Amino acid sequence: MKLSGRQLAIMRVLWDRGESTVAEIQGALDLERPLAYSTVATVMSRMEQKGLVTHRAEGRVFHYQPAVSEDGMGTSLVGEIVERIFRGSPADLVSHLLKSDQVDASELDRIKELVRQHEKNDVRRKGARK
Amino acid sequence: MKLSGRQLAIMRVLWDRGESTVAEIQGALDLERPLAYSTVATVMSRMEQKGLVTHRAEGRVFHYQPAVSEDGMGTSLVGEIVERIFRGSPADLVSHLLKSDQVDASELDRIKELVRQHEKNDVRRKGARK
DNA sequence: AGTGTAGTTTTACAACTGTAGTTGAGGCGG
DNA sequence: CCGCCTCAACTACAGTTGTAAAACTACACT
Repeated sequence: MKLSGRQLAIMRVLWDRGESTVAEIQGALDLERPLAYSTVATVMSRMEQKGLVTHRAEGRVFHYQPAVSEDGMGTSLVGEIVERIFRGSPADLVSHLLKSDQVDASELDRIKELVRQHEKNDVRRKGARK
Repeated sequence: MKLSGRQLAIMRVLWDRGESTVAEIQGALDLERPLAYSTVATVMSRMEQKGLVTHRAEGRVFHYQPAVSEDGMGTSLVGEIVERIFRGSPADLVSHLLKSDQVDASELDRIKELVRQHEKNDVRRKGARK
């Protein structure tokens, strides 16, 4: 499941706004130089062919909706990255993440909490089976 | 700095082996159906044009070397992903990471250590200035 | 010198992407 | 009824990628 930059930006819009018309998507994409209407329409068709989105016609207007979840996409993306860039080591990814200066105090707290939670569940899972 | 799947696989080889000839790269790419020599050569030229690698001729053999560091690539990739997929929230990335089942106990330990370390340095940095 | 041979360069082509003009159809305001 | 507007559909074209055959070239060896 591979998507290009533009496609990703559009999925972002759909994930954020939910079902949207071409015009709405065009408006929501916030670029210095906006895209032509027909450009967005073309991209939408192509994405539909690839199964990334579906549409529903209401009158003659198309309402597009995402066909893959943000969550699923995120997971598969992360797996991909870890595999291909970080040789399968999640910790290497985290290392880069922390170095990237995108992590403020509150994000760090959330991360610590996630790790704690994961640890707990992990132990439970292991203990539970067999 | 954008690279495709194939290109990434080749960078991976160069990062792992260091300077390599086309034949070596061809051999190191471990695929079900191996690529033709000329295919690899073509990709290498194109990558050189884009500044991803450089070469040094030894006799008539080209030895290619990476022109971007694995580290730099990793950092910029991670930043990109966080930005574009996870709306700028690193914790969301970590969340997906943990759910991905690629994190075993030892990786988790490393991650905890990284977080600890980061926290310490962060405090120090903040305390040090002004 | 002649012939492999290994390696680079050139050429080719199909798929996908980014971008947008043009066309055609349906509905609306007059 | 007629032209205008809004959309979707079609067409177009350049750039990138994946893939590889074919052409060229320098070396080594007999």
